[in-house]
Amino acid sequence: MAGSKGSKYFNVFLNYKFWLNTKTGDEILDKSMLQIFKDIEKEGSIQAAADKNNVSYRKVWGDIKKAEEILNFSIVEKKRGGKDGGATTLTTDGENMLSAFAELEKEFNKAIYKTAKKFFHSLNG
Amino acid sequence: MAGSKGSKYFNVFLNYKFWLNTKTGDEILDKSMLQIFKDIEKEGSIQAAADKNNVSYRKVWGDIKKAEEILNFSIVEKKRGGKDGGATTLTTDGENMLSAFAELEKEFNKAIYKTAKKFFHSLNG
DNA sequence: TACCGATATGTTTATATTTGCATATTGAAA
DNA sequence: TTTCAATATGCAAATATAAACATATCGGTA
Repeated sequence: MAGSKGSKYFNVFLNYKFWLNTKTGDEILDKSMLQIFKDIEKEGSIQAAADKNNVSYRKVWGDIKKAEEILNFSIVEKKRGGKDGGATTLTTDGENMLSAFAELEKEFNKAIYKTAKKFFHSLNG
Repeated sequence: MAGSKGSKYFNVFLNYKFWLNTKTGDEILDKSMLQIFKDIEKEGSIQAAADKNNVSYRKVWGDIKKAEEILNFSIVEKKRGGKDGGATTLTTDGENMLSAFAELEKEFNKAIYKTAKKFFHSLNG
């Protein structure tokens, strides 16, 4: 398996990514966006979540906007003004989708682990 | 499931990709590279395979070079000169890795199909 | 030995993504 | 009513990635 000694493949790892996208290929939700949304939930703001993940507020804001336009429902509820300048929380729809996606991620990890193990095993004898 | 009516998610599809990469994130082999290698095998040249896949020879050549450097073995054997200008074939090591990767792809597809089905089911009731 | 087409590779150009910047808006609290 | 920090958004600058271009090399075969 990757990382083990005595193999041609020891310096190689299997990686994967999955995401929701539209017919036209526009990406809506992937693992990193899931993390962003989780952080929005935890931090209460897009700004904080963006900082935490080292991406620009501009990008996150745009990504969310696009996703919501395509999905045709709100993932987050954003408020402006107030003492803290504003805040963002997840909607129920958003929460549902995200928890389903998180569940999917777990399933994927399991499936991937098994097949990857087999893959490296078949290569390395 | 994606594509069905009566769902908030009807216009969204689940997609995925997987690949071999190094610790530092350099990508070595993914589905599209697998296709390139298959075409190299079939066509007998990098040039032809690149054309067939609408990517530049320059890129494919560079990708192969990088992959081989990282993997530390040759995936292809390249010849220059001669009547046809040259030719490229897969090495045994290359063939082995590629068939293992192709097998992996099949396994993935199965696993993914099952989990994806469950995902959309859980979303759309 | 001249020719042809593929390999080999540096360099430049084009395209796509992100970031960064600027500026406006908002509204609770001091 | 001034303040503050987050949201909202257009636009320019910076990065990353790939394509295009330009040559050089190579070696069977005509």
